[in-house]
This record gives sequence, C-alpha cells and structure tokens, in this order.
Amino acid sequence: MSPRTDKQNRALREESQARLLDSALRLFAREGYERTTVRMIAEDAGVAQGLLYNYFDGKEGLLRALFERSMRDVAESFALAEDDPDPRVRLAHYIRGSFAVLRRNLSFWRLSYHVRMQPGVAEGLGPKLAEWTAAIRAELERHMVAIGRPDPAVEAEILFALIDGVSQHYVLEPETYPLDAVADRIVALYTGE
Amino acid sequence: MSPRTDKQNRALREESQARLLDSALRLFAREGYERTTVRMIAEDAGVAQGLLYNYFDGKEGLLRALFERSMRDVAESFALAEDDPDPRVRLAHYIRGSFAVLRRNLSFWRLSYHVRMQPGVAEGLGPKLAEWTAAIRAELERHMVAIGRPDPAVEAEILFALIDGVSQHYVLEPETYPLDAVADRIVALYTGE
Amino acid sequence: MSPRTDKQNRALREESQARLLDSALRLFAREGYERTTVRMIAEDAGVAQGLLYNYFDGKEGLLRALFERSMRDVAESFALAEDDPDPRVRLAHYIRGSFAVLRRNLSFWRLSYHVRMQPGVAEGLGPKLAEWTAAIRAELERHMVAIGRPDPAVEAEILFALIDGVSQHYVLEPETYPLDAVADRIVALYTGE
Amino acid sequence: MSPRTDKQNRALREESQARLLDSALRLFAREGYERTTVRMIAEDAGVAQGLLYNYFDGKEGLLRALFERSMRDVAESFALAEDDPDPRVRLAHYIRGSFAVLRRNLSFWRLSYHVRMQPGVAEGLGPKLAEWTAAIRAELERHMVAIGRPDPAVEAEILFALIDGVSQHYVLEPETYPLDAVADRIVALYTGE
DNA sequence: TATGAATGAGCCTTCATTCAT
DNA sequence: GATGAATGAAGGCTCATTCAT
Repeated sequence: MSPRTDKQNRALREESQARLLDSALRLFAREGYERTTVRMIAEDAGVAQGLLYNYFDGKEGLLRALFERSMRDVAESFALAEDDPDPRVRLAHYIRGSFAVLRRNLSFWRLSYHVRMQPGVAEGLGPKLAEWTAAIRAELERHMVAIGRPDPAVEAEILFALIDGVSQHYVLEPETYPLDAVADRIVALYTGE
Repeated sequence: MSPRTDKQNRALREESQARLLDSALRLFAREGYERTTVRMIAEDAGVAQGLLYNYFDGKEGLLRALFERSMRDVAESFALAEDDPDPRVRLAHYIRGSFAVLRRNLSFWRLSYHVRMQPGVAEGLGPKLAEWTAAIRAELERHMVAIGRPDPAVEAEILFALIDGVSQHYVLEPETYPLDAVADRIVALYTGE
Repeated sequence: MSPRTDKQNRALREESQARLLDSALRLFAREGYERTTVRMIAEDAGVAQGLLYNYFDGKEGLLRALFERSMRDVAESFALAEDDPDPRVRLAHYIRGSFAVLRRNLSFWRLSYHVRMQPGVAEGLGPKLAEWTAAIRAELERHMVAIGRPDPAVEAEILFALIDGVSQHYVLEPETYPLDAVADRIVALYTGE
Repeated sequence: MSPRTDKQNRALREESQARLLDSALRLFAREGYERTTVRMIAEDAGVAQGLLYNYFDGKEGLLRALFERSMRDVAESFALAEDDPDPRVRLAHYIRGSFAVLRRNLSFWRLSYHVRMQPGVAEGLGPKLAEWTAAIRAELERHMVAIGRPDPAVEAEILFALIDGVSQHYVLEPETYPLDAVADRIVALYTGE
C-alpha cells in the first residue's frame, strides 16, 4: 500500500551494493579484471545484470568503488598502529602490520597487484594508486630516518621492494608461502638481531 | 611467380615470425595482453592478420612463443656469468647480472610481471613460469648456503622477494627509479660492508 | 495515514497525470519519442517511474493519451472559428486559425510531425492520424468548392500541402521563420489580391 | 596460393558495401532509423553483423554514408536540367524535376523526412541537411526573381513549402497520392495559366 | 607463402516494465 | 495513490579466428 520506507530502501541498496562489490572483488582477483564479465559478477551476486548500473558507473566504476572501499579498510587497519616510543618497535609494528593487512585482504591485494601491472586499467583508477605508493615510500623513509640508517631514501626503496616482493609472492601462493618465517626474519633484519 | 628456393622461403618465414614476435612483445608489454588486438600486432609488424595463424597457435600461442624465445635469451645472458672462486663474488655477479638482464629486456620483464598477475593467461603458459621461479629459488638457496647464511631457505625467499620487488618497481618507472644505487646497496648487504 | 477523501484522490490523480503528460509532450517533442526514456519523463514530472504505469499503458500508451488530449485541444481551438457568410473570409479564418493553433501548440505539432514520419510509432496510434488528415482534406475541399475553384480535390491537396509544408518549416525553425509574412501571402493567394 | 588480386578485393568490398547501403536504406526508410537494428541490416544484406564495422563508422556512420551517396545521386539528377532561355520553362523543369527525383528515390526521401524530424539523429548528420535546405531556398528565390515575382523571399518560402508538403504527402502514400495532377497544377500556377 | 574479407560469439550497456511495500 | 529497487531482453559493437584466393 504505502511505499517502502527510506530505511528499507537504504537497506536494500546497501545489500545489493555490498553483494556486487564482494562478488566483483572475488572474481576480479581470481579471474582478472578483463576476463571477468559483468554477467559473471551479477550472477555471482545473485542479482540481475542491469542492477550494477544503478549503483556503479559500469564495470570500471565498480572497480573504482572497490578500490575506494578496500583502501578505506586498509587505512583503518593501519590507523590502529600503536605509538611506541622506540622507533625500532614502531617499524616492527609497521612491517608486521603490513603482512597482517595482506592476509586479511588477500583478494584485494591480489587484485591490486593485478591492476598495477595492467596498463590501461591502472590509468582508469586515476592518480589513486600513484599517490598511495608515494605515501608508502614517504612513510618508510621516515622510519629509516628514525632508526638512524644512512641513505634513508635508498634504504626505504629496499624495504619497500622487500615488503612488496614478499607480499606478491605470498599472494601468488598463499597456501605454501612461509610468510611468518619471512616476516620474522625481515623484522630481525631491521630491529637488530 | 617463379618458385622460391627453400632457403628463400625459410628466410621469409623467419623474417615474418621475428617481426610478429617483436611487435607482440612491444605491444603486450605496453598495452597489456588483453588489450592488445591481433590486428594491432599484425599492423605493427607490417603483415596481414591471417599470417599470424600460419606460424603461431593464435594469440595465446604467440604469447607462448614469446616467452620461449625470451626465456632462451635470458638464460643465455646468465650463462655468461663468470665462475669466480669466491661465493660472495659469485652472488654479487648474480645480483648485478639480474638487474643487467632486466635493463636489457625491459619489455619482456614488464610483460612477464603483467602475465604473472593475470590468472587465466599465466595458466595458458603452462608450467613454464612455475619451473622458472622454482629454479631461481633453488639457485638463490645455493648461494645462501655457499655464503654460509643460517636458514638459507628463508634467506633465499627474502633475496628473491627483494630482487623481484626492485625489478618490478623499476619496470613500473624505469625513467626515475634509482636502480644502480639500490643494486649497490643490495650487493653490499650480501657481500659484507 | 488518514484516509483521503475521494475528491482528494481524484485531484491527486489528475495532477499526476497532467504532470506526466506535460513532461512527456515537452520531452518527446524536444528529444524525439525513441530517445526519450521513461526515466526522463518521470524525473521531469517529479514522480516515480512506476507511477506512469498506473495511469497509462506504458510509454506508447502515454503517447496515445498525449495525442488524444492534444487533438481535443486543437479541435476546441478550431471550434471557435466564426461563421462568416463570405466563404473567402471563412477560408481566410481557417488558414490563419491553422497557423495560430500551430503557434500555440508548437510542441505538439513538432511531436506530431515527428511521429508521422516514424513508421512503427505512427501505427501504434491506430487510425487516429489517418482520420484526422482525411478530415482536413475533406474540409479543405469544401472550402475549395465554396470559393468556386475548379478541380477542388486537387486544389485541396495543394492548399493542404502548402499549410503542412509551412507548418513544418516553422516547427523546425520557429525563431527565424517568417510565419506571418508567409501566412499573409497565402491568404492573399486564396482570397484574391 | 597467391592472395586475391587488388581488383578482386575491391570488387568484394564494393559489393558488400553496396549491399549494406541498400539494405540500410530500405530498412531505415521502412522501419525508422531507431527501430532498425544492425542485425536486421546485416541479415537483409546477407552478411555478418561485424562486416558493417569494416566499412562504416557504426550505425550512424552507415546513415551518413547513405546520405552522402543519395545526395550525390540527387545532385546528379538535377545537374541534367536543361538550360532553357525562358525562366518560366526553367522553373517548370525544376518543379517537375523535383517530383521526378522524388519518385526515383522514394526510400531516400522517406528516410530524409524521417531524419529531419528526429532531433538527435539529424544532428548526427552534421550541417549537411541545413546546407541543403539553404541551397534549395536560394535556388527557389533566384527563380522567383527571374520570373519577376514581387517579394521573392516570401514567394520562395511558399513554393518551397508547397513542394516539400506535396513530397511528404506523396511519400506517406505513394500508392494513392495524385502526384501528377498536383504537379501539373503547381506548374500551371507558376508558369501562368 | 601471404592476404584481407568475412564470420559470429560474446561483450558492456540501456531501458521499458514489474512488484513488494 | 505512490515509490523506486529490481529485472532481463535486446541493442550496438569488438575482435580472435577462418578461408578463398
């Protein structure tokens, strides 16, 4: 008789959006962005194809929304880092935190590395990715300064490459990769014996 | 009109194949595998579209052939490594050699990283990639043993991740990445002071 | 919440219908029938998309209703024609009246010409359009008889084509078309010097 | 063995293009531009859908090509007009020529009137249509001057509207419209008694 | 050997319409 | 009476591949 209340509508919308985002994340990560069709996503999400276009600006808009949501999640995860007075402890937290975030958002990281190596697609995301890596470089350099390393810029590059390389190897074989042992060793390398 | 000799035919064949492989490598690396069309490759190579199917098993076969050729090139590059008695020197050579190979075959590495993060495509290449990384891991572990590091398996993972991470960062920004400084620092890390 | 009276309901209904018809007329005329979406109409009318289907038989039903309403308006406009004893004066009134109606209902005429040249759509309107033009032809022929023209059927065709052609040219460029001058000249042609 | 000769290829291309243009003209005219699908055109032409895109810039490009081809045909038809010293004779030729062209290219004129009343589509054709009608107006005005009519601009509008109105009525009912009788009467009106 | 015209499956997207509330 | 989330058929278009020459 009377139309749905605003609250009902909002719930419906959020449910549908979330289902689409979840399905898209899983499929993009598993099959790749280009090979994932809009049909697959809608089917996986259990909605009609057309619905996607009510909420996102096409397939690419869905990818963008996915990055926004996931980057927000990641940012929140990092925000929890405790503020220890010892810079070595802070760095250790950062490193371990990175791998914890990686583990918790495996699909997103897989997608992220996929997109980074996919010329046309990465550009569709605008400057977001570039800003992100710039921020990581800056943060790592601050850490290097704090722990008193000489040539902190190069050291930051090295730690960045190390974390990134490990993350990628883990993402490619999460079942078998010895992430904990590697993480321990990296932390030991930077926080002394 | 007049029948060509076998030698002429062979030369024609090899010329056409090489042109196609070169164009494919450049375009796959620059535009991504999925976004590169067969038409683009043929046009860039200056041959008709159909010719590709005379020599390769479609677009994916072309990619496979590309990997075979490039991996042969890379293997040859590494084969030149001198055989120094000092294991630290040998490791230093290996590391510097890796980055030298990277520089010389930028497009191939770009494509390689691209494909590695592209689920469906990577599988199309069969076990080649997996064997390759396994070989690298084994070689690095041998180096770690030779220089007497404890826990050589984990150390090998770390050096692999480091070289891979640096390579990838370089590949993404070859113009600005401080590859030499980073390489020097890595060599220093592993060959003492 | 509190039950509405019948009168209130009727007012609501009529308001919504009128808003939809007005929006549809403007948009169909401006954008064309096929390129106007139901969403555009509902948005322009400030109602929900679904409401349209409460009152009309879909998009095509809306078009039909629009024609019915507008043709009623037009018929009323013509009904006001005075009944002068001089057939020449009556014809002059008819001609001038036609252009006056055209000016007052520009959007409708634009839509009307649009639909007339749109095969599938015109048929959807049923025999209405055909009857209408038949009526015009008949009326014009009566005028031709009344002013004593030989071969009144052909003369009626000519005047019909003339009025129709002028109307269409005016509708295509209402800002610049010299409608008054043309109308004067036509009246002069038929009512003698 | 050897590839097709250039001549063979050209013949194939022209055949396909002509088939597509012919089918498109017939279908656009009969069903309307929007309601004609690319699938329908290809099927009617007896080729695969994709072929259309080898030769035309999509559906709209096909329409443009159609207008170019048809307008060239029409221009050629008019170019044959004899150059009589008597301006009345020249005008009579022009009027009769218009209707002859109309008869010979019925589908095109139907499409042309259809497109003229279809806002978005007409714009897609660029300034072509506008230039065309401007040229017609100018030519008619020259005729009016030549036969010594006062107020030639208004007279040109009237003759233009008349020809256009007749043409359109004929196009809508080519089977029954008394085109010859109407044409005779119009010529009589302008060339005296 | 080489060409390029032709194919058609499958993609992303739009939009009239339905229906639970 | 009114809402707007949801549907899904159908549209235009791309592109890997085939094949007659």
